[in-house]
Amino acid sequence: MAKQVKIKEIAALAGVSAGTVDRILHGRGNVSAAKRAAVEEVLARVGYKFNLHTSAVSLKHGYRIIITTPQADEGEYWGSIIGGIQKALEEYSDIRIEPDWCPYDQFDAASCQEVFAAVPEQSPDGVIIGPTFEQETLRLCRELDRRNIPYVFVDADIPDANPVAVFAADQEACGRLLGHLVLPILREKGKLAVFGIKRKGPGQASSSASRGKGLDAFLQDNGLQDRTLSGSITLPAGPESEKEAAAFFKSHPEVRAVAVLNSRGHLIADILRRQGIDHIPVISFDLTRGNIRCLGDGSISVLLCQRPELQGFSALKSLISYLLYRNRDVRHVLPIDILVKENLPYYREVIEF
Amino acid sequence: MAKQVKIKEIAALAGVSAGTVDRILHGRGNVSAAKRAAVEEVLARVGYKFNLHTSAVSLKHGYRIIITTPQADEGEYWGSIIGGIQKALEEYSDIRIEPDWCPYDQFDAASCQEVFAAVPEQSPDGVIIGPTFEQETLRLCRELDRRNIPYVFVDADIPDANPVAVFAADQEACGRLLGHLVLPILREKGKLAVFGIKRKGPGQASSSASRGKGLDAFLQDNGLQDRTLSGSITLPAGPESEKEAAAFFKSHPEVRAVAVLNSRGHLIADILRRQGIDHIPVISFDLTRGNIRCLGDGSISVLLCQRPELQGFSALKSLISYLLYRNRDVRHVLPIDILVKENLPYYREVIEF
DNA sequence: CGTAACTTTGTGCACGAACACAAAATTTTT
DNA sequence: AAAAATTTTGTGTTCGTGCACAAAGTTACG
Repeated sequence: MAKQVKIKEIAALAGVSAGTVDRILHGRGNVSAAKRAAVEEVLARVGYKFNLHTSAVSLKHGYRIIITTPQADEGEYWGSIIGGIQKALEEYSDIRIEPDWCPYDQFDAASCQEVFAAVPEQSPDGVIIGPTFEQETLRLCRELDRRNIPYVFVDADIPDANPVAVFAADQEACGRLLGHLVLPILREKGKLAVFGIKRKGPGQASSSASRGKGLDAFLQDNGLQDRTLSGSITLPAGPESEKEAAAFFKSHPEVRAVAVLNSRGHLIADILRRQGIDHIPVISFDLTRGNIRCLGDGSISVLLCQRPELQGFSALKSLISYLLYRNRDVRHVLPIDILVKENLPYYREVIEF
Repeated sequence: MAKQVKIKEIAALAGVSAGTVDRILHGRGNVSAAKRAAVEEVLARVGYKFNLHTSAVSLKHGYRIIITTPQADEGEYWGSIIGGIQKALEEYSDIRIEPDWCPYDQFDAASCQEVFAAVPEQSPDGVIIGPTFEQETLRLCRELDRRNIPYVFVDADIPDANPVAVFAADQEACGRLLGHLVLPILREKGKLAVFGIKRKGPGQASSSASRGKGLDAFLQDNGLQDRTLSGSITLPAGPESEKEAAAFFKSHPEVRAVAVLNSRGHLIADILRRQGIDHIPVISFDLTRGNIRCLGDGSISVLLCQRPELQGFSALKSLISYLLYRNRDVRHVLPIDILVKENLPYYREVIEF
């Protein structure tokens, strides 16, 4: 345990006052080159480390943070991300943070554009972005860059943006992992029905598209290309989609497994159960309420999850760290958890720090 | 965001001074019944919540904490637990904590007894215990209880002890999960070779024994009892063990999968590879250096892991929380992660908060 | 050269909780 | 009933950091 050096000691070592050190640490300017050099030399030498918590005590003003993600419902994927953010808000409740939630419709680019346009106008101190539409997000980021407002991505990364931090899983790796899991089944014979690939529309960054890409690549590597069948159902789920699915499985008896590349595996699983088809394993994504139920009753056999609470928690933590100390936190790739019936219960009580 | 109530406000509401509130919150005594009642009424009403970090600023003395676990080597299971504790020490470096590491030999009850006997003698402020020997641990706990020294368990729970918190995975569930994973293979035909069950010696709480129990129960539930074969090799691994294993697999060609119930799966995997046997999947436990290598090169197909860093991290955090605020943190059952080649890389960069 | 305007630097108080110590209230002893 | 001892209560200082403000130093300009 190296003894922590305090600001006063640094000031003494550099022959300046604590105020000057403070100005340098926070980039408040108005410091002569000579003293800056002296202090920075000492700083580098002793390896000064801020303490997030003690600073917070004396922090006068609060921070206004905008969180803009797709509409988040409890028990759904985005709801978990928001949950993680709220946990972090609680943990760091000594820092006065005023969160402002700005949800947009993830299926409507116009809604996204509208919401995003309003974000910089409020000139917040920081933004957490759950990106869905690449172009719209990029436009927002440009504007935030221009105004020097820091932002963090959750769930997905957007190329050419300059976020303070990113917390997301590798979606292509998710696809490869899915491939790995169905490999023993496909090796024998039969086909894999793949649901939920969104055609990557103009400027839309779809995680299910990336998953599909990873899956295809994996199957190709294992000489199992052209062993997939693309299925789809109409949303919202109703008698219509039920009929579609029934027809699909009737006309494709060679299907030995089903992959649902988004979090709507429970819809397919329910349809399959109602159709009396219970021998085809279903793999899907995310620990949502519906999927939890299906994993528990066996109608979904595997869920791949990407720690949404952790994403949200870390995102806010990173943003705070930047606001206080200008720490950039690079890109973090979160683990992909494999959940089956036997280990499901222990993922419910998620412990964050 | 409910506004946080401060001690001064509580004092004002109850018509006393801040000092009195402080005395009640910390149980320092010397408070009249009348004022105590008044303050506690207010306390309950406004739901005062300590803030770990702000208190730490003004904390005068440090805490001496003993960490006693099996000998921990980096890259091994117990090393990860210690790593988590160190991370927490860093995160809470504003609280002056003096850790004292007291490792014992996990294969030698006498060593454990000796080390444990010395622990209470040092009258530490708190203890983190990695229990292996049930009787020895229980004796230590009794003594700590008598002296009012709080303790936390990592890795395993011990019945009849009164820890402030427990962070461990459900080992029987691990066994059931393992059963679930080999089920498709066993369903067809063949047998499962099980390595690493320690006969539960007198007073020894062995996690591999619990895993074996869970595995047997699961197989029984699925009508696959008597489909396991018990194997063993001499430790430390050498030419001797190599010969044993070779003989074992030669005489049991019906083996279709191998389960290693402790973290030494890499030993078996290496032997199998050297023997030219590469069609039998190996499942083992824990993200150790050797196992990481084997999972990467495919000689181990699945690893089950129980978040050792998180255990260590949480353990210290809980202990701090108790020392400062007398918060008990009950029992936490951590998730069991399923790792295969495709999601392995993302578990290396573990993010704790 | 003198003064205004600006830049640089230091000082001091605030934050919220812990704890030492002094003051006040109560109980015990003489 | 007064003095002493003890318990109860309040006040003030401390921790490390942020930030406002004042003091000192520097530059600009008539």
